[in-house]
Amino acid sequence: MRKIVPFHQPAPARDDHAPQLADLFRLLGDASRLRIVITCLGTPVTVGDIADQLSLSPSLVSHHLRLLRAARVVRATRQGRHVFYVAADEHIRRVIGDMLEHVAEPHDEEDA
Amino acid sequence: MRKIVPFHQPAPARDDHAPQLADLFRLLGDASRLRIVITCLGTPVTVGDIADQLSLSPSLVSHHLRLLRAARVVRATRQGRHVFYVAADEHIRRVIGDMLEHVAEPHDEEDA
DNA sequence: CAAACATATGAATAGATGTTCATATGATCA
DNA sequence: TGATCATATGAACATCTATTCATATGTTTG
Repeated sequence: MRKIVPFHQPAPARDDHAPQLADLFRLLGDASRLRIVITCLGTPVTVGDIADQLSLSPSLVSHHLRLLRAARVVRATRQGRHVFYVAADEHIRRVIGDMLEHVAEPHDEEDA
Repeated sequence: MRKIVPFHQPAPARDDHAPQLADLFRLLGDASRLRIVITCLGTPVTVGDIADQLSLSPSLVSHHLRLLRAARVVRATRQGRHVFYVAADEHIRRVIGDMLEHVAEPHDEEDA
């Protein structure tokens, strides 16, 4: 059942995805976790590989991956004793790419 | 001076924007703050308007806006006793849009 | 000028979160 | 089967952060 809300409300009040979206953004809001996601943007990688590449403990990487998996940011595939992780879809890549462009954006002087 | 790093390193290690990016994502990682940003995506809005629309205290809105302004997510313009805020650039809109598409993405069953 | 309005700032605090360490589960190989 | 490797999980803790309340700054109008 969808909550009924007065028609002429601003987007965030009408159909409020804000909490959901915020949860996702928060996941990308930690440097270690973001690096893990970025590492998963290419071909599937192993927990151990991620840990090595980023100089993080396998335990920490695993903890982060659990959250990322739960939020469907990454997908896991078991193969023998290894588990490979990949970014779930292209949108994740775009989100990060767009934010990179935002960072690159030249910043004007402060406003009046 | 740019840190010298072995050439063939994965992207996140070579030229590491991760902390910068993570800081930005973290800002969008709170529902109230994200709603504020979304409210600023259209025409410039007043602190008071934002507070009313989102049922948040002006104080809280102001606190959030300070962070968003510092990170250049929004821009401020004073006009009389009002201060208008707008999203800083189109990238912000895209980041949010892409994340929305990610949420909309149909999710397969779990992997093997 | 004083009063009213709009926004900003600072301190205080309750709750969330990243990381570590120890340990468990699951899988391969001898 | 026992040993070893790869990943996962749970508890504990120090740190961070969103929110509130009180108060300050800045702006207009009477």
